[in-house]
Amino acid sequence: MVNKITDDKNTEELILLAAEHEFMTYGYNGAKTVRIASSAGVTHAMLHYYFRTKENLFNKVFEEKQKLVAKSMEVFFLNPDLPFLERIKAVIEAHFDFVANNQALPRFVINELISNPEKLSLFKDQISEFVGTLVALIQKEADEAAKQGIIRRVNVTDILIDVASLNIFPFVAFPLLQIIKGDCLIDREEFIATRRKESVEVIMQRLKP
Amino acid sequence: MVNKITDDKNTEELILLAAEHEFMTYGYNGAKTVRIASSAGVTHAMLHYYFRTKENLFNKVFEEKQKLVAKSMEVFFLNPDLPFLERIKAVIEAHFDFVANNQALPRFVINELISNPEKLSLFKDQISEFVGTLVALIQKEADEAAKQGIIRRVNVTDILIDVASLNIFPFVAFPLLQIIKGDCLIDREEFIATRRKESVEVIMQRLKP
DNA sequence: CGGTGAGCTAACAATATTGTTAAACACGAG
DNA sequence: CTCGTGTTTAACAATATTGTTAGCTCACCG
Repeated sequence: MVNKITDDKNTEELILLAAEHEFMTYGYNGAKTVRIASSAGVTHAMLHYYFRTKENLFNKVFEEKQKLVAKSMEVFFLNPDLPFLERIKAVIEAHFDFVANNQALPRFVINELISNPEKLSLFKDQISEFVGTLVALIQKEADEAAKQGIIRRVNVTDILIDVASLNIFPFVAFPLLQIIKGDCLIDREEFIATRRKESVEVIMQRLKP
Repeated sequence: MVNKITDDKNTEELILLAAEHEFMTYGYNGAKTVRIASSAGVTHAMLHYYFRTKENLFNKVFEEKQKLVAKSMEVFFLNPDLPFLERIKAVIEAHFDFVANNQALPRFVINELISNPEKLSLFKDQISEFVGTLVALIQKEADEAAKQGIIRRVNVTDILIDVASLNIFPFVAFPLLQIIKGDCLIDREEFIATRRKESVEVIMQRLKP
């Protein structure tokens, strides 16, 4: 081998990459270790050599995805200096863009957390504090803005669920939504652009006094 | 046996019911035929006696669920005589109630359609015509209402996706949303009531001129 | 009654999937 | 060079899961 170090890293990394794709596409139960190995271009035994078990390998992948989800929520701290409404708009767009760049992520994480309640409670422990302070913070800002007559008085939790719904669901259900769009086969780019604008406008209308 | 006919029907029916629960809970790949048989209280062989293969049994279940989804869209024809806005409100509520009464349905159908593109195109063939005329019809009504100044001029497709997102996503992601609600463990009933109202209000605001 | 057939059971067969092992290999350190 | 260590391979083992079969039971029908 010309470059051992590179090759070394590659084998483990190749397996991880193939596993990521496999698990994201088929879910834990639908994923097959032989297919992971073959699409990584390594023998089946290598997978067990590096990761011991399928579950182990899955956890490696899943932890990353879980972190990614947690990270996606940091967008709500963006642009603290902008005027309230502009800031909200930017936040919604940033969150939408994150989802658009990780289209398979929500369905994957939701599915796996639902079928693994023990993972769900771990995840909860990891982020519930963070989310709690986040919601409280935004609620305070929103109350302030409401006092100034900039927006309606709202329950921030409800608004956040609205945002998540509007930003995530269209990607989860994209194959089905194509049916609604029926006749005119949609350009995916155009669909994304439209939904992005729609999410923002819906929430903006909702916040109006 | 005291009552042969009843028992006959029961065995097949018991398997179907157990299978429905198993497939809805774990998906096709996660579902195990032995677990279906045992939770139906019959021997493993009976399952193959009545349904031949796992896939066959799955299709029986899935077709029903698919029909249910198609049927759920009929609510959009409700209350044709009410004033436009009241009618929309009633329709959103009816659709929400349907989802609330079939909470596991959307995630199941979406997951299976995504992992079975051939089923997706079958489903598309089944309902795309229906959906097409439905959208066209509502669009015409909406244009009329807009002309009269009752609502903004809107693209009905976008609104329908909004409605679907707001009505479906909170149930799909319910376990995760409990994390957002964090501290105060939510009463499920209260959560549903809140989301029901929220869906209607969001869309109503969106439609305002 | 005897036999016929649908429903049923237990045991088995076949396959798919995951996991293991012994031996070969590559390669740097001593 | 050769020893040791980490990597790789091919073949195998173990288990899980689906599917099949031969034969039993029993109500029913002539």
